[in-house]
Amino acid sequence: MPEGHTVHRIADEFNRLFAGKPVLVDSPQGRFSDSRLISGVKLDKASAVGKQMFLHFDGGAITRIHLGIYGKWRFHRNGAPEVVGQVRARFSNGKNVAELRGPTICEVIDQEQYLEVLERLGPDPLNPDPNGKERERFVSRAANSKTPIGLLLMNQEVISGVGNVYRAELLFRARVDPHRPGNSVSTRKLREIWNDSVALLEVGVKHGVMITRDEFLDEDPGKSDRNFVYKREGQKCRNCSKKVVLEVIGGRKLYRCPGCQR
DNA sequence: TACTCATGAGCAA
DNA sequence: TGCTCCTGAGTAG
Repeated sequence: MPEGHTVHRIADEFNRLFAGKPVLVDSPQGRFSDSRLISGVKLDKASAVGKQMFLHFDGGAITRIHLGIYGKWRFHRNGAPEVVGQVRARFSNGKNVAELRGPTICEVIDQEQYLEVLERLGPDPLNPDPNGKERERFVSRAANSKTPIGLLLMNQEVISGVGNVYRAELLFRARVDPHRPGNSVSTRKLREIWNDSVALLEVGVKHGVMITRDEFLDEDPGKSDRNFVYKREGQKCRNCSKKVVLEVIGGRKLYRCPGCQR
C-alpha cells in the first residue's frame, strides 16, 4: 500500500539488503533501459521523500522510483527466482533480490534533476524536523490557500507522503470538514493535523499497515477495524453513529462523517 | 474466468 | 473534470 510509510519501509529494507555493495540491475520487462547505467555500481544508500524513493549510487547517479497506484516491490532473500509476470526492474547482489512491478516512475537521474524533484516536494512528516520548520512549511502553504483542505492533504507539494487513506483519517481525527478551504482552518488546527500525520505515519512504518484508531496503534486489529471512515461508507461512525458518507473530490473517493466533520 | 476496483499523478481540454 | 498509464487483488457468476 504505497502511501509514504510504505516507501520509507522499502528504503529501509534496501539499505539493509543492498547498501554498501555493487548491485546488478536489469529489466526483465525491458522498459527500464536505464538499468545499464547503474548495473554493477555500488549502492551508497536509499532514501525516501513522501511517496518517492531514491537509490543513490556511487558516482552520483540516482534511481528515482514512484510506485503510483499499482506499483509493488517484492523481496527475495535466498537468491533469484524465475521471473514471473511484468518485472520492470530487478536489483540483485547474488544473495538478495528486489523486483519492481508496475511503477509510475522508474528512471535514472543526476544530482541536478534530483534537487529539482526535491524542490517540488512538500515537507514529509516522516523526515526529521527538529526545529519545526517542516511543520511550519506545511502550515504556511495550507493556511494561504483557498483550496479545500481535503485536496491540500493530497497535494504532494503541500505535504508529501499522505495519500487517500491518511487524508480521510487525519481529517476525521481532527474533526475537520474536508470541504473547508485551507485558509479557513486555524493554524492551531493545521499544526494538530501535521503532528497527527507524524504520529500516524510512524505507526504505519512500524506495522506496515495504516492503523488510525488510537486503541489499536500498538497492534494491528485487522483490515476491517483499522480505520474510522476509510472504506466505511454507509456504516455507522465509530464516534457519533451517523452514517459515513462517500463522495468524489478531485477524482478520488473521500470518506467522511457528516456528524463529526462539520 | 471475467470483471471491477485501487493506496497516484500528469496531461489535455 | 476526465482520460491515461499499468498491475494485481478481490469478487461475482
